[in-house]
Amino acid sequence: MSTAQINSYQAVQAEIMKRIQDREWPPGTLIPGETELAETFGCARATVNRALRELADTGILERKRRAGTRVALNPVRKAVLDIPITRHEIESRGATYGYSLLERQRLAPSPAVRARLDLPAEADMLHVCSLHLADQRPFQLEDRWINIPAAAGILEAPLDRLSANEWLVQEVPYSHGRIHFSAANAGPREAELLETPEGSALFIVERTTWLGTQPVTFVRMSYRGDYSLTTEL
Amino acid sequence: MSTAQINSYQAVQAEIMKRIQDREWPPGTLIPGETELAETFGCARATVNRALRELADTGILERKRRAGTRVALNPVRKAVLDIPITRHEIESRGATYGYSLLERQRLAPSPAVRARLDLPAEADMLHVCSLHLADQRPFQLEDRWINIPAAAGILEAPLDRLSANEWLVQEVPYSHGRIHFSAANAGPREAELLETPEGSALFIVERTTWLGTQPVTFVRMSYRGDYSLTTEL
DNA sequence: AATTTGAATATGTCTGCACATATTTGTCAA
DNA sequence: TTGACAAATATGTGCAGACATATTCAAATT
Repeated sequence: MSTAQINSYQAVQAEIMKRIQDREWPPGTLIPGETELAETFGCARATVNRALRELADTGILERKRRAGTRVALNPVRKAVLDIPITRHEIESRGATYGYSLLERQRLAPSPAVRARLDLPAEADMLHVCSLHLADQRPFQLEDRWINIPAAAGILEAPLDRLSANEWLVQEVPYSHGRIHFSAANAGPREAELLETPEGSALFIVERTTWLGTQPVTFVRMSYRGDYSLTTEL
Repeated sequence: MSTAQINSYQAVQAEIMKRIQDREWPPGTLIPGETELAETFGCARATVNRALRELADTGILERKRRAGTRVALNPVRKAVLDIPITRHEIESRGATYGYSLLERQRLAPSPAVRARLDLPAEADMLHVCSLHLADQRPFQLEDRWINIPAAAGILEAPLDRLSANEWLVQEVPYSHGRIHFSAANAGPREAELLETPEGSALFIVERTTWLGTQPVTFVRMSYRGDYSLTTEL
């Protein structure tokens, strides 16, 4: 059986996936080398390389130099999660966005925040709490700490009109960050603000970002229990 | 100022990131074309292309043919989430893995499951409930529905020893899937099994997978409230 | 003024080649 | 048997050149 001319990396990917799904190459199989595949598909090795590299990125294949490429035995599939600005998330659901600033205070970090950001007790920070609304209903409660020296201009930002989320994204770059997803029971304050019964389950997203070694911001975003984050894989 | 010879795509990425972080290229900036960058960096266009393409994949840049490449104004950053097998997740935390099968029953799908998988009421499914333990303590409650025609051999699988999770990953390929993350309050049964108070917040992951148009499985995984999912960006 | 058409252009991708690098495997010596 | 070292090899990456394709912009037409 000879394979028809396959000359795009997507076509190569599709063919590889087909062979895996048909169990022609079951998990653990060592598949032919790039050179050989390029020959059988009638395309350049670079094309095969890109196809295989991307499949390896998603966790479907495992590649090692000299050892070759094999179908992942215990695939650690990688899902790509979009992290949009809250306003965009709300608008993309077809709802009208609302925002209200609840608190804005310059103060020293709480111990929990200090530990997360690895900052001294006397750090100069801005604590901002705000509520994001979708169609006038509470959608997300945002509790944010901003490292003032790392976010020049934040003290002048019009946080009563624009969420810190949006201001930071446009004004303060970051090099890397970490996100934690978890669940928690609503406390009295959260319950009231999110208009949900006290004790009801909230979906929690905590994000910390740095610019180099300098922490920029830590934010805890609480969503009502009916929220759900979705991704494809 | 002339840039030193930059001749690896990672070096190009680093240089681009540096210029963005230094606000030399603030959000919204239209950056030079690939040809020009290749010239200034003293490398091939293909190298610049790969660097820019990957940065666009993570949401830092936005590219459009003919229009050029610009620094994302409202970056929808993309975080890559690892989806490991539960056993591996537990073991990678340094805990010993335990597993117990709670229920295994061949029956027609519940309405909720039927709606999710778009299956007829008389579909032939296997319902499996099991508990994953970390160091003898409940870690995850797995409630799974398997579409028997799509998972040949599942009826013979030794689900008392091996979790359906692991068996499926090795035996039944899938082409795509969807994951939902949310939070929910523990019901009486969940609370008892997870050894957590009734009503406490649980972290919920629901995953559906297909092979082509045929649904393969739907799982609802409940984690105790102290669980947290982490990703870097 | 509005619409269609067409040229210009930046990215998208493929090719064929070369060399780099990690890792395995085999060989030889202690 | 064990350990050190060298060759073999599959992937990783770079380069120059070419053509494909989407999109913009401007000119020509209605």
